Order: sequence, then C-alpha cells, then structure tokens
Amino acid sequence: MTSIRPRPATITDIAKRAGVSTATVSYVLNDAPGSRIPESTRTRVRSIADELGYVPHASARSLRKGSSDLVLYVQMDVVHGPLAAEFHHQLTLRLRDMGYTLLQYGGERHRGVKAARTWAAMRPSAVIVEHERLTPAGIELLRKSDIQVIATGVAAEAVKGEGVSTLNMDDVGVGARAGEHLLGRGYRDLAAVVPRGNVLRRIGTLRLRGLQEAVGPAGATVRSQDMDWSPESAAEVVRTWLDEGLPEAVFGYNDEFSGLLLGALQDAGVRVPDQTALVGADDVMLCRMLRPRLTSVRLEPQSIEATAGEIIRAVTERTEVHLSPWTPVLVRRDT
Amino acid sequence: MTSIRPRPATITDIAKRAGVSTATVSYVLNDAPGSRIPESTRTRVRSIADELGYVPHASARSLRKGSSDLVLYVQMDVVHGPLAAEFHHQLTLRLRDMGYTLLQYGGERHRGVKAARTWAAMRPSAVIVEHERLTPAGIELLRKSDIQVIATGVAAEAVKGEGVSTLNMDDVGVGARAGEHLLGRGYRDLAAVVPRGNVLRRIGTLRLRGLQEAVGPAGATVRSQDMDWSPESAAEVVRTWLDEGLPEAVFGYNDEFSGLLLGALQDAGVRVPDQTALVGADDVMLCRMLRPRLTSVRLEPQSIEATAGEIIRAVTERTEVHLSPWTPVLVRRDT
DNA sequence: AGGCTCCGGTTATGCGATTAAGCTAGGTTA
DNA sequence: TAACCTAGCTTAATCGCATAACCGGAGCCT
Repeated sequence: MTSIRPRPATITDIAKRAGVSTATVSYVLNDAPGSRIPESTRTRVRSIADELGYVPHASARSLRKGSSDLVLYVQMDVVHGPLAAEFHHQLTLRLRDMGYTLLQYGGERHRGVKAARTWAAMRPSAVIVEHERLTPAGIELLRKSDIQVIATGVAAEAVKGEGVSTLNMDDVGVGARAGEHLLGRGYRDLAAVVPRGNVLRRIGTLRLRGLQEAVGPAGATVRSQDMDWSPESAAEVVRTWLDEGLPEAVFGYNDEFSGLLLGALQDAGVRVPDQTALVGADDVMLCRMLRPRLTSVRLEPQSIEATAGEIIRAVTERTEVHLSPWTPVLVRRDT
Repeated sequence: MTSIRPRPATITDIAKRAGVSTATVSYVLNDAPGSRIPESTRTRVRSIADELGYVPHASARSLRKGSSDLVLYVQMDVVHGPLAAEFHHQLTLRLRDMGYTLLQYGGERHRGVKAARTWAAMRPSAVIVEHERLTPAGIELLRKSDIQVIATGVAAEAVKGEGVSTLNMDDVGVGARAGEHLLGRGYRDLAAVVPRGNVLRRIGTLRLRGLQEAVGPAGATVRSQDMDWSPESAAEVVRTWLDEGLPEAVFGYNDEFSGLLLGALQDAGVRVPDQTALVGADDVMLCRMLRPRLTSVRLEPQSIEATAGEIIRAVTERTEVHLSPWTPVLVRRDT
C-alpha cells in the first residue's frame, strides 16, 4: 500500500534526459551571462525542465552561494492593527523586488539566546523582531552569524548602539498628543488606563508617561489604573471612577480599550463627552462605528514606502538605521 | 572601511579546534544513538561549540537528510480575526513539538502555477493555503515535489478529491444560523449586505446563501446589497432601506460590517432592535462594546487542539484529511 | 599465537546546486 | 602544414551536514 513518494526533479534529472551535464543545465536555467550555449540546447533543456515540473531547490542554492535570500519577521501575534499590516505588506513586496523572501515566524514565545538560536538556524539575512525578545547575548549570537538585526516596537531605541537597527514607535508621543488635546479643552482632572499583560503594559506605560509629561506642567493630574481587555474589567474601572469622583477626561490607552470603557460609561448612565471626555488611540474603524464617535490619536505613517526602503537598505547594505516613521496626530471626533 | 563579515561557525570549525573529525562533532551535537564517544570528548566538543556560538545550518541539514521540517502557511492578510489567530498559534506550537517549523508567507498575491513554484522552491513538507490560490496545475506541481497541500477557507471543499486536504469553514451555516434566529423572532422581511472585494465577496455570498436557504421555505424574503467597509457605504445602504422601506431585520455579514451599519442606523434615527433587528457574525469583542450590544453568530471551534492534531496527521503521515471544525452558534444579545 | 571484541574515533560519500577551469572537435589563419 | 581560435560543452570542487562503513590498537580468551 505504500505508494512510492514522488521525488522532486533536480537538475541532474534534467541533465540526464537532455543528455548534457548538470553544469549546462544550471547555466541555461539561470541564463548565466557569458556562457556559450546555443539556442537549440537551451530550448531543449528548458522544455524538459518544464515537463518535469522542475523547481530549483532554494536552500541548496543558497547553501552553495553562501548567501541567504531570507528575511525573518518574528511576530507571534497575528493580529496587530491595520498600520502594521500595511507596513508588513509593503515590506514584503519591496523585499521581493530586491530578491529577498520575507517569512513570518510566529513560533515561539521565547526570547534571548534560545530564540536567537532558532532564528539563526534558518540563516536569514536579517531578523526583524520586537525588541523585547532581544537580549545582549542574543544579539551577540545573531551578529556572530552575520545576521542583521532590526528591532521594532515600543522604545526599540532601548537596544540601540549594539549594531542593531531600530524601528521605533513613538508611544510617548501618542500619550502627549492626547494630553495636549485634553488640556486645550480645559480639562485638569484626568484618568488613564494601562492594560495588563507583558507587551501591552509596556506600551501603556509609555503612553501614560507621555500623557503625564504633557499635562503635568499645566498642573493637571492623571489617575491611572490597570485594566484587562474585557467588558467586566471596564465596568470595574468605571465603578472606581464613580466612587472616587468622575474624571473630566479619560485616555483609554487605545481604541479597543476605549470602546470597552465607553460601553461601561454608557451603562452607568454617564454622558460622554459632556460629563467625561474620552480619547483613544490608533484610529481604527471602530472609532467611526461607535456613537458618539471616538476621538483618537493616530500614528500617521510619514511614508511607508520610504520606511520600507530604509529597512531594505539596512538589510542589503548591512548598515544600521534608526527610524521612527510614525507621527502621532489627534483625530478629533465626538468624545 | 569594509569590515570583515563574520562567518557563522560550522562543525568544521569546531572539529578543528577540538582536534577531532567533523563526524565526531556531528555525532556529539546530535546525541546520535549508538555512537561510542566518551564523555570527556563530548564535553570538550560541546563547550567549543558553545564558545563559537555554533548554530546548526537548518537547510544544510535538511538538504542532507532529504527531508524538510518546514510547513508553509500562505496567507496574505496578517489580520484574520481572533479565531484564525488562535488556530494559527496552536498549529505552530504543535507542529514545533513534532519537529516542524511553521512559517507564514504573505508574499505574493499571485496564484496558480506561478505561486506554486514559489512555494515549492522552499521545499516545505506541506503548504497550507487558501483554496482560491490553488489551480489544478498548481496542485499538480506541488504534488510532483511531494508537498502536501492543505486548502483552507471558504468552501475549501471545492478543491477536494485531488489528493488535497481541506480545512473548511462552514459559512453557509453561519448564514443559516442567523436566518433561523430571525425567523424564530417572527421577522419575515429581511435584508443582508455582501462585502465587495475578492475574498470577502465569496464568503459573503455563502453566508447570504445560508440565510436565504434557512428562511426561504418559511416564506421570508431577503433583500441583499453590496457594501464597502466604510461608514459612507453603510450610510448609503441605510438610505436605500429608508427609501424602500426599512427591513424588519438585517444580517450584516460580520460584526465589523454590522457595527458600521448600526452606527448608520442610529444616525438615521432608527431604533435598533425595535424597528430593525441586527445580527452580525464572528462574535468579536466589538459586539460587547456597542450599545445596544450586538447579536452575533460565532464559529465555535469544536476543538482547536483536535483540529491542529488532524492537520499534523496530514502533514506527517501524508494522508488526506477533510475538516470542518467550527460549528456556527448564535450568541443572542440586544440587537 | 591467533582470533575476537570493544573502544574511540576516522573516511568517504552525497544531498542539489553553482561556477571556475578545463577539454575537444572543427574551422581559420599564418 | 602547423598554430591558433572558438563554440559547446564537461570536470571537478565546494557549500554544511549526516551517516554508513571502516580501522587500528588494547585487552581477553582459547
């Protein structure tokens, strides 16, 4: 019952059938410049290759050539906002044009040396990875394998200066923009939530810091509170506010958390924005689904194309680049 | 200025330093069973490997072994809902436990033979891919390279019977469940929207069909309309309804589209659900952010673990499996 | 003394591809 | 007629690794 497993065709197979050497086949299929092979042979080789369904073996090729066309994008959370999605897409296309293959690896949740070993085993040209996953030892290991490292995410700058490129997200700026807006509207008694969970908490803390730094000098205060991504948690937060006295304005970390808060506020009979203003962040479609429509801080890409181009430069020319290609901008709506 | 590029350490480097042959190194590092190498040599080799930051070259290894540990998950859109995300994560972990590496390739938007060639070049053990990207010729090419094919998505069954495994999504069932619910509540004049765009339109059409088949026999009618994923488009749809007469109930394709419709309905002063009921699908968090809370049809995973297990079976044992592991279930809320 | 076993390795080969360096037959030129 | 081209290939080495097969010496048995 064990059917014979098909073996992918190799240049050797083609060579045999065409009655030439593998070298010739290789020259033909790669259109090697300067090789003197007549058109008749070329067509014969090519048609046989076609007939056999030949597909070059990428890793055999890169093993021989000693260079890799692989770029690894390490990211475990598949869902990550429209901005990142667009960026990822652009990057993929442009890398492909440069002869690279961008593969996303969402495998392990691990970090440091262990993670670096996994990535290095694939011998990519570069690894694009959230900076939280990097440790000095991990970076060292990657560099020993001549793999470019590009750190992304919140405060990617933190790992700067070790031969690592960075792609920074100005989360402090996001908070600041929210703060400036609320201050301008005359609010002084502010509140903010910070999400629980490893990665999110970091981002949240930075956004909170931006908010505080923006409103502090004007004498405004910010109460902050942890929150989970659930309606129950939102309700609890709102209950605390009702107990302590409703803040004049709330910065809800991002649109999704703000959406939960808005629901909870409405349940509690709080009029938004009359009694309490609300600002989200990311400016996702949700903002325009809710009534009242949610005011938000969006990260405006300065130029996704240009950014992708810089990343490419880091990969191909093996230079170090430091980017922070999103400008936080307030989008004012009803809340 | 051209600094010398570091060369990743190889077993040859280790062998030289340790004063043994590469074979010994290989045996040691792979803990080859049955080889008789004393502990003293083992520790020496291992510590040198460590010192050099040695990481095995995955593709050299698989080239030699003649087998690939790569499974390719071809998926363009990074954002694909929480269900798909969870599934992807499970799959990754379980495949890893079996010694496979799941990589996501979102490269090209292309399909058919050209796409198949790209995938085949990486010599994966299996390719998991939306069935829309597969053509008979493409499948043929993959099979020639001994690559397992697993088709996913809407009506993946369409490509059944060619040695291809399928992972089907019961979108007809989603529509049906919505229909049954609305019928049960006594509505007879229904409306539905179908998203524009290649992939979404297919899903939408299937959900619509399910709805129609469920309510048709009872004499209910379904008006359907195209819609874009934008507030403007939602407003236009609502305007049409106001002109033609408000439907008693609406099936909004999914939660996101329903959210937009809800906003537009509220803007038009329509009371939901009193004047018009609304049912979404996917049961995302958004449902619990909106007020009124959105009723939705969720695809309940029968067992993500079991499903992942079956996929693994297809990959490892090279068998053909056909799965449809999500059951559509109505989640009743306010609308 | 000769044969056997076991230890601690080594040698050799090949996976699929690339590529520098040959090599041969036929034609051209001095 | 000999020397020299050139077209059209082929040979062989190599990338990093795995693995079957082998090998020399020490110790033991008969």
